[in-house]
Amino acid sequence: MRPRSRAVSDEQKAERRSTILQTALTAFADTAYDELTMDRIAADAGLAKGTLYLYFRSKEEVFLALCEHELGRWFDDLDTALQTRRAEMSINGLVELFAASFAGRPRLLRLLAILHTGLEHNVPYAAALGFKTLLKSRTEATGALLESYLRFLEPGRGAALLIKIYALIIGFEHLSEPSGVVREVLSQPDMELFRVNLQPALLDTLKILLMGLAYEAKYRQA
Amino acid sequence: MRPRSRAVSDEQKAERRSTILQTALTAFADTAYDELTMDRIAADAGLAKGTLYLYFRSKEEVFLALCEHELGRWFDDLDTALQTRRAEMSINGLVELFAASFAGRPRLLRLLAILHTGLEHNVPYAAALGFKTLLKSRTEATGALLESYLRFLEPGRGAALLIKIYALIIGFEHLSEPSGVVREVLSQPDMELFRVNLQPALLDTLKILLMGLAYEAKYRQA
Amino acid sequence: MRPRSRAVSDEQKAERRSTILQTALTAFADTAYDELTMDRIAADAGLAKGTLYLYFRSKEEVFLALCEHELGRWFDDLDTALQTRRAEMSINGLVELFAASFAGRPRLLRLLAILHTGLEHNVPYAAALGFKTLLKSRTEATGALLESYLRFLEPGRGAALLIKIYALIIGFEHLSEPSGVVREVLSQPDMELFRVNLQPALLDTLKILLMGLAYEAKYRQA
Amino acid sequence: MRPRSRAVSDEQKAERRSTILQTALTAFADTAYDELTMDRIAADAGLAKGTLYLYFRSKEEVFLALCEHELGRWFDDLDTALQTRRAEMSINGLVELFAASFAGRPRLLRLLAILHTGLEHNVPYAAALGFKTLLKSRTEATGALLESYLRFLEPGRGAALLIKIYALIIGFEHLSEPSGVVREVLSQPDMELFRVNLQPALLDTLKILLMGLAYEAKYRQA
DNA sequence: AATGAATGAGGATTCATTCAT
DNA sequence: TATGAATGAATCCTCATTCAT
Repeated sequence: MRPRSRAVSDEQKAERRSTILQTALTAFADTAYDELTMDRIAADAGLAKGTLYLYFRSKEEVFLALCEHELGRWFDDLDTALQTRRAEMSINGLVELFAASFAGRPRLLRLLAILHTGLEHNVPYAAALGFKTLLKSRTEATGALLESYLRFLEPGRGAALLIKIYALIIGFEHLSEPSGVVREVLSQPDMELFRVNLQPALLDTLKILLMGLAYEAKYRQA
Repeated sequence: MRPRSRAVSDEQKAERRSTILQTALTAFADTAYDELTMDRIAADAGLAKGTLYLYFRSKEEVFLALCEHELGRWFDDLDTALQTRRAEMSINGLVELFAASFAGRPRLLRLLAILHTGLEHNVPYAAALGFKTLLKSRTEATGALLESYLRFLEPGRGAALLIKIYALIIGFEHLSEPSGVVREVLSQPDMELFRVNLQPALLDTLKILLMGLAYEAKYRQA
Repeated sequence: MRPRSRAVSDEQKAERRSTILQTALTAFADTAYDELTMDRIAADAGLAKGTLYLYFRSKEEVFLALCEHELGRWFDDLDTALQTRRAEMSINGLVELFAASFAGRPRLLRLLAILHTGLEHNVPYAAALGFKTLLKSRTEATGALLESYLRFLEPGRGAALLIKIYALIIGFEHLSEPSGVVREVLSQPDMELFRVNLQPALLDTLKILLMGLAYEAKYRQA
Repeated sequence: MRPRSRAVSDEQKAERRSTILQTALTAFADTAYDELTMDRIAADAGLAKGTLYLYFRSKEEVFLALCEHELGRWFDDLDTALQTRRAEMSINGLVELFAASFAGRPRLLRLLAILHTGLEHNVPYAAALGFKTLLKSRTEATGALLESYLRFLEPGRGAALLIKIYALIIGFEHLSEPSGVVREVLSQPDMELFRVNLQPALLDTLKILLMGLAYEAKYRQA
């Protein structure tokens, strides 16, 4: 292969990095993380495998960066949607807002589900620190926004709520993506109990959680 | 290696199977699933590798059986504890009851966290069906028990509650077990937000969930 | 499994041995030698695996005995057919006679094709000696018969002719049983050259061989 | 292991591929196909095992390529020898020509003997197709050459003759390479019948075959 | 004699990562 | 910077055979 034009300026380099991430995201749509090879990503991106390692130090770092990026977009959407609101929100309103933020982001939800078992291994300290630092600041910022719209949410509990939502995403994502034989088993009529539909399950539980928080607040006051 | 005494009777065979599971469980305590080899389990159990395959058809089947077994014991405890109660339970009472049931079962929680990504692959249909069938019947039975102690839980919602709890277990298990560098990162003072302690996090969220359900029931009546 | 009735008398033992061979032969009809396990044979025969080893010392010995048996029946047929003839035979007559002897014996031909690579390994000296001794006496006897019907076959050349026929069987058997992808490749229209039909190919070549021998004899006389 | 110098140009890569094949051929001289491991070939070639898989997709593909290569050289020799001739050839002349072509190629003959049972498995369709296509074109070309030198060979029968020769090679190769105990058995004085010497047996039968074809042609004319 | 539980050797293959060019 | 050839660790599973019961 003829070497691709060189990315010299920082801007060009950022663009190339971005290309790699976009390629990985696209490939991830139809291939599980474990089945997705660096070879495939390089080929899809029209780059040599070695080039990937100029921009990322490991496969995990690629997907961690991808996760970071997609999380960033998710927070952007969420923050924008929240800031559009004028006054206090109802629980239902918030749930709908979350519903909208999840829609069209199946790959983000899948990335979160493997984040702790797959992506946070084999990355340098700096990368992990960067990721967590960013995640923290955005979680806190959005958490604070939530607090301002939900009266029952005491100061500092917005971020904690988001952590709970992470857990729910991971959990329901696992439950909703059975693989191989299990899919077959679950297709039996009497296995309806285990047929989990990600979005409804997630949103239903989120709503209950919010109601619980509201109740708790009221209860505490009394 | 000198052949171990033969398991001839059904009882002896059940015992040997049990030995293998116990060995796997013990080894799993200090080694991640991926790092745990069939070689290791065989050696620990004082058996030849081939013998393992006489009792289980694959590594996954070993751990699926283990999961099944541990889940069974968990349900046993839970059912016993519930049946001991006379009358209606408070939310706090139930949370404590769950707390007691989780205590001393860190490996079950870890097994559940990898159940869907690791264990349900490479297993024959029959094994998967058996597992799910058992899990279903116990989930429904314990779900029904829950319904009888929690006034706000409508008929049929007990099992659904347990599904939510599975999701919470999986999610918080992932959040609470950072690995390698991430552990280091999270040990920084300002990373407190992400330092998740499994039991408290799980129980706290469970309590909120239960309150939400209670609130929802009251709300619906009104 | 309840132990099968014991074979005590020599006759009973011979019968059991025969059962095993018949079972192996039947199983061999639809399964390649390598894919055929001792487990399968034992199960099909309604015996325990260990019992097989009371009658044969190895898998190879089972199939060597099977080959011996089937060869015996083939020689029986051949000899009978030859002895029925009164006078000298034509080449075509002999070819037809061979054709009849091969018909209904696809498994014998397949056994011969793996005899040297598979069956003659891992057998005790005595078994190999017995097999070869029997094969020799029958080859020589039938060879002699052939000599008496084919004028052009000089004394001692009948057995040599049979050896050539063994070689042809092995060779064409290999050519006629492509496996997997190759079968696909050969199904292409332009690959007709390699589509070998065992019986016709074998008999055609045999006829030419006999003509060559006849020609050689005539030529030598002149 | 220190990485071997890199094969960058196509020429260098072809050379490395060639090195691997040569190494395999050399190792094959003293080790049976089944006993020959990829580990051994890699070590002998001074390469990492993974490197082998850069050039061939499986062990079978290595040996199929080897077979293709050796067959190519054999056809080259045969064609050259044939084209050197001016006029019609005698049967004896042709047999000698074949004798010369086989001499020094014991490994090709052994490869042919395992081609159908061993090498044509586990190979991608394209590889099998390529092999068969090449073999077909060379078989037809050399077949046509044979037709031009052997008056009695009707058009189109040259390739068919070569197919018969393949069968003979496979068959006699098997007969001539007894293994283990059988070799011992055959070393007994009275087992002379089964002591097959590859070259003489092959050439003798080939000669008879050619005479048969000649006879058949003459017979048909009359 | 019959059983069947236990043994354990044995090898191809993938793919993230490196580094010479 | 870009390339892509080279590396090599790492592990599951089968199945003929044995031998205690």
